Amino acid sequence: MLQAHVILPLAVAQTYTYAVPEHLAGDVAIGKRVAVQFGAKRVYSGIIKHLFDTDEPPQFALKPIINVLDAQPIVLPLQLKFWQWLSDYYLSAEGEVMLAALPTAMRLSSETKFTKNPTFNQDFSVLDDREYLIAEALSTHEEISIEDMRDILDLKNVFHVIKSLLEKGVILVKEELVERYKPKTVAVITLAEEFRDETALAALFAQLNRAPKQLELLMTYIHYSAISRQQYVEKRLLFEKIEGGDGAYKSLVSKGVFEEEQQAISRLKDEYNDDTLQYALSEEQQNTLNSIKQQFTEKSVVLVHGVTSSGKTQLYMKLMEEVIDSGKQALYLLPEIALTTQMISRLRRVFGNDIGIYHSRFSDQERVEIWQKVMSGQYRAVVGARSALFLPFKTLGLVVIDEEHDPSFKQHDPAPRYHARDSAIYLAALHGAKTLLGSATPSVESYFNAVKAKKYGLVTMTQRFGGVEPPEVEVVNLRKAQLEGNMKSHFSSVLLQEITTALQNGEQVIIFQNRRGYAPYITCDTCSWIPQCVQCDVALTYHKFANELRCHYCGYRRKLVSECDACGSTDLHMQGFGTEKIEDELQIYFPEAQIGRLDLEVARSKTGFERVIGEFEERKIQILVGTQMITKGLDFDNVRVVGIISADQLLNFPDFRAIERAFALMLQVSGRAGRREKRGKVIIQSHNPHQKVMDFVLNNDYNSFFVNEMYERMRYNYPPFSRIIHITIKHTDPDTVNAASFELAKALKNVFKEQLLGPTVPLVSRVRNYYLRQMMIKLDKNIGQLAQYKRFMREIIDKFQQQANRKSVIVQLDIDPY
DNA sequence: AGCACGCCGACT
DNA sequence: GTCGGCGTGCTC
Repeated sequence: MLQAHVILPLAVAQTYTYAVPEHLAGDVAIGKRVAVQFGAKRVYSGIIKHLFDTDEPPQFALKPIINVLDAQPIVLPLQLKFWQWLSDYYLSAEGEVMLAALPTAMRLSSETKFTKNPTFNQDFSVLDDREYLIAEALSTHEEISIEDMRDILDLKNVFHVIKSLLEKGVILVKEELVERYKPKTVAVITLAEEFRDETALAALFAQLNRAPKQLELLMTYIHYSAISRQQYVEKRLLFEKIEGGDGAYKSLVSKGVFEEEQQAISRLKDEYNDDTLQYALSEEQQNTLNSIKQQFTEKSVVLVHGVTSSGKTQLYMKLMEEVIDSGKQALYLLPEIALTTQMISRLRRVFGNDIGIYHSRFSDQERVEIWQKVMSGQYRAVVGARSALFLPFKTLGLVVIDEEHDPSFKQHDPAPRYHARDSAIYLAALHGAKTLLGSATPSVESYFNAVKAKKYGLVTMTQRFGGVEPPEVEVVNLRKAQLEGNMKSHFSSVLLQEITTALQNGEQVIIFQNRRGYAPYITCDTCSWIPQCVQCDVALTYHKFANELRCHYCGYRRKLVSECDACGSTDLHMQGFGTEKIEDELQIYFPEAQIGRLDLEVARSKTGFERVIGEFEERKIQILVGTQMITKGLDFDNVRVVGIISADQLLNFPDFRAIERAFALMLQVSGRAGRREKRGKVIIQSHNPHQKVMDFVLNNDYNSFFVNEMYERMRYNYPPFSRIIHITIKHTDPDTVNAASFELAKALKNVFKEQLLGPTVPLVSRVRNYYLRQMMIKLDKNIGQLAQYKRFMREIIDKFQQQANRKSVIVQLDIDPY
């Protein structure tokens, strides 16, 4: 009997086996979607992972595959291997990987609907009041959903009613899968076959000489058909110049002159223009390119450590072009934020329509079309954010990961908690492709892999393209400035002076502040009460533009309070500062300047991000205030001054990567200053200016940073000297999390001994009403047996969760949580 | 993830 | 009694 292992789009651990009915045996194939029933009623679209024929009787009563949904596989065998690896490595269900991988529109949704049972004998006396209401509703409506029933009966739990109605034979269940992807279509017309030869056409003209509108339509058709050399002409073209041609058009159709049909068209804009970008490589770039190629002969991964403005992008493009010419595909991954119009149009000018773009600002329907074009090979290169990893590449030749150090390559929630850089390296290996990592501030582990472990090749670029000078960096001691009265609110006079000069010269300014909102919290001066989120253990941030208090963890919001909840005092004060406040205050000091803000609030809307960037580019905005967002890949050539309001906020958080993050961020922000011709100025404000990391930034000294960081990591046994697994324990009851986390910790200690740390109460101890505990496993010296340790851990956790009172405890695992 | 089933406390 | 809430087990 032919059977199939099917991956279901659910967080279930295994695949499930289904019987392939004889009439579908010819249609099934690995990678195709199939409709299958799972559980009592639900129908899902799963993916066939494996097909096999066996004589052995199945262990279960197998359900049959209901239907095969694709003519051709939509997932390739190599992708399934990749899914499998992700699921094994990051300890997540394959179904969860499938959810992350497939565009949502490719997953079919099933909705339960109920219809009249035609065999019902219409004896309403057997029905109770509720059943009667439903039966009556069905006499006026073709079908009703569960939601409708709830409304009709004003009842939350309608299942017993459904059950009874089914038993009495009043209704039928209809479980439908709805294909969510719909090709976009346009109406096109053709001239009927019989009028295509000249004599027939001449006769037609003669016949229409008393119908000028019809004649005009016909002429327009012939015009467009001639210039496009196609029989098909878009219907709307006919009506562009002719008004009120509706009736005439209809009569042409009814006479059989025009034939109308719907044709599928792409939603993706063809942005190709002839404005092809020619670029020549500098000597350093050419040398680097040669060196990369040389190292690729021995190593499959090469790290490019190149200072900002060294022109890494051109290198990537060159390499991608070569890969494409060799007939393979190339993938270029960037942090979501760096995928700006600027970047994309640059790539378009080199690759034309060979390149696909893939990021979250595309609609679901568009993503399906991109998927199809990658599958068909029409797209030979793709630029995208981390999820572009999942596109159906046939043969990848090269994967580029730019801004390799960027934390947003790691997905934290939901599972699979994968790192796009690490996963990309595996994906490339599957294809026998090369991986190129690039950064001005490589992550410690990548640099380690290059210089110490020698796993990666390394090339370094030190020259700035076009001879741009590095910016001058100045660290301002805030403590001293405050004592000397050289501060206005959050700004040192040095910074204000630099801004003034820049504005006078018509130059621009970027101000970095890593907190959004106006004030991170509010306090009551009388009783020190702080407004907090109702479902998370955090203070609410004040957002001025909405005049609201908001929780940055769950999105909870309430109106700004005017009096204290605890004591009724009206003595409430804003504490701390975010981007909004910086923006407001700058406006006071620089009333003439146009100030723009770029943070999550602005970027959330599809247009907000592009608008602010566009206005800054066009110099309509002189001062741009923003969070991390402004650090990535933006290329402005008129920025003279970059100010970091508080370096301390970057450094003071309890994470072993705090220094690394802060260092990278400060250098990246600095990189925005003075790109062409003019030397830029960077002002970093700090209360503790004498930290080592400040010197590294001042001197733009990556190597010293790295050496120092290696020392710290070794000393405290952090990666790359160990591997980290984070375990999060969640429960709605605080006592339960406590007890459960200690219990689990005890069980894990048996195997992991002192490698297990915790449980600890995280900084934010409750999110969305779940109380949290955290544990960390630091695996040292056993890196080679990571897989085995993960298995042990899994077993211990499974056993723990089998206990009666621990089933409702949620245990989340995060492998390499950085 | 759903969904069923069973147990329990709380109402009309 | 009936309803709704929650814990638990199961889905090929």
